[in-house]
Formats: sequence, C-alpha cells, structure tokens
Amino acid sequence: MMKPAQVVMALAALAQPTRLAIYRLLVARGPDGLAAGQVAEKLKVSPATLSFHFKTLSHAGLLDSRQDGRFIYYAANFTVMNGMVAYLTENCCGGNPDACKPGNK
Amino acid sequence: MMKPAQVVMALAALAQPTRLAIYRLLVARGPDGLAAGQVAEKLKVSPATLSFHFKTLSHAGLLDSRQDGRFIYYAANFTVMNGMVAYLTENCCGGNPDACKPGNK
DNA sequence: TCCATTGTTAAACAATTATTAAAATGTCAG
DNA sequence: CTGACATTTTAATAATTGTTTAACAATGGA
Repeated sequence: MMKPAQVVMALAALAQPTRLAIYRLLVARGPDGLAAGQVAEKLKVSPATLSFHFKTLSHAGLLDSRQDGRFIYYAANFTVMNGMVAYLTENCCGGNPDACKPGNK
Repeated sequence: MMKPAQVVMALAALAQPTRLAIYRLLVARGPDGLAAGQVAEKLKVSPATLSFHFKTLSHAGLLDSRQDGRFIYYAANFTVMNGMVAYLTENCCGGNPDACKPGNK
C-alpha cells in the first residue's frame, strides 16, 4: 500500500501539462522507453526543462531510466500509477463499489 | 474523452494532502456525501481552508454539491476520476496493455 | 425579527514551482 | 587526447499556491 505522501508526489508530478505529455508518450511507448532527446524532439521541450521534469517524474517513481551509451532512456513504470489509482478508489462507497464504476452519472 | 487541461486540473486538485484526504473521505462515503462541517470535523481543517479546497475540487469536476437547509453536502463524482485514469492509460504500450497491468515489476 | 449556526469570500503573506540561460558533466568517435 | 554530442546542474526570475484572519452571506429556530 502506498503512503499518502507518495500518492501526492505522483499526482503532483503528473499535474503539469509538459510532464503529463511526457508520461503519456512513455506510457504509449511501453517498456523500451525513449531517449531523452527523442522526447525533447517529439514534445518540443528544451533539454534543461525536460531534464527538470524527468527528475520530478523519476523522483515520484513514475519513470525508470537506463543509460545506453551517450543516451539515457526513460520508460514509464506502471507500479506507482496503479498504486495511485488503487489508493484513490480504496474503500470506495464504503465497500459497495458499484457506484464508482464508469457508466453512472 | 477528456482534454489534457481537464486532466491536469483534476490531478492538480488531488495533488495536495488535505484535498486528497477530503476526496478519499468522500469516495469512501459514496453518493450521499457529507456536509462541509462533518468533513471539517473529521479532518481537523478550518472552515475557510476547507472551503478553498472544496472550490478547487469542485472546479476540477471531482466533487458535486447540494444544499440541504443550512448544510452543504459534498460528494465525490467518479466520472472525472475515471476519465483521468482512462486518459493516463490510453494507448498503453502501443496497444499491448499487458505490460501496464498490476503485477509486473 | 433577532440571533446563532453554516459556510463562503477577500486580503495578505510565506512557500513552492516552471522556465530560461549558462556552465558543467559524462560519453563516445576519430 | 581532442572535439562533438547528450544530458544535467546551477542560479535567477516570474508565477502560482496554501494558510490564516477577518469580514461577509444565507439559513432556520425562538
């Protein structure tokens, strides 16, 4: 189970347009990830800004990174996001989760 | 489908300890919700601070409210959170979502 | 109507955050 | 070793955010 502070950190990391776009791009990419420069090119973000955001996302546990030569590959780590969602819906509706599912007004 | 700005707003609304606690309390409570004062008492938050956070959460679409006499009841609205989660996992792993599910390192 | 209760709003301040530019680190090819 | 490339770090600035206090509505019982 995640601690509240971890969940807040993950939510805060995603609550910024550039970082949300970075994360989504890497979610779509899957486990192989993308090099920092490829992300910068796709999203038109300056290297320094991107590095700052990578650090925020990594520190929140949302990204993994590995070095390959001169490149650093970043990939989404789904564990934290799954934990975040679980935390939010925990004990939903006092144990009667029907009311929380998609498809009810 | 939610727009990125809506998702960012919802994430930002939840990315704060007090608001996360408010939201979780109301998620657990379910559709009936709780009066503002009951939330204040449970979470030991001053009325003004609570009102500020209610506004942020409501503006993000995460809470519904209804007035009943002198009381205002707030309840979690699950539509936005479900949309938020859907947005985050959309096109996960390039259409091979096995890698995103809970239970993989 | 009067008054206590419930909740919101406004103003002010401290603290945090995003971005840029510049300098620094690390890595490989020749 | 040297030079070019990929990314990070630092420092500085502008903008946003959370909390408090005090004052302000709105509701309903006596």
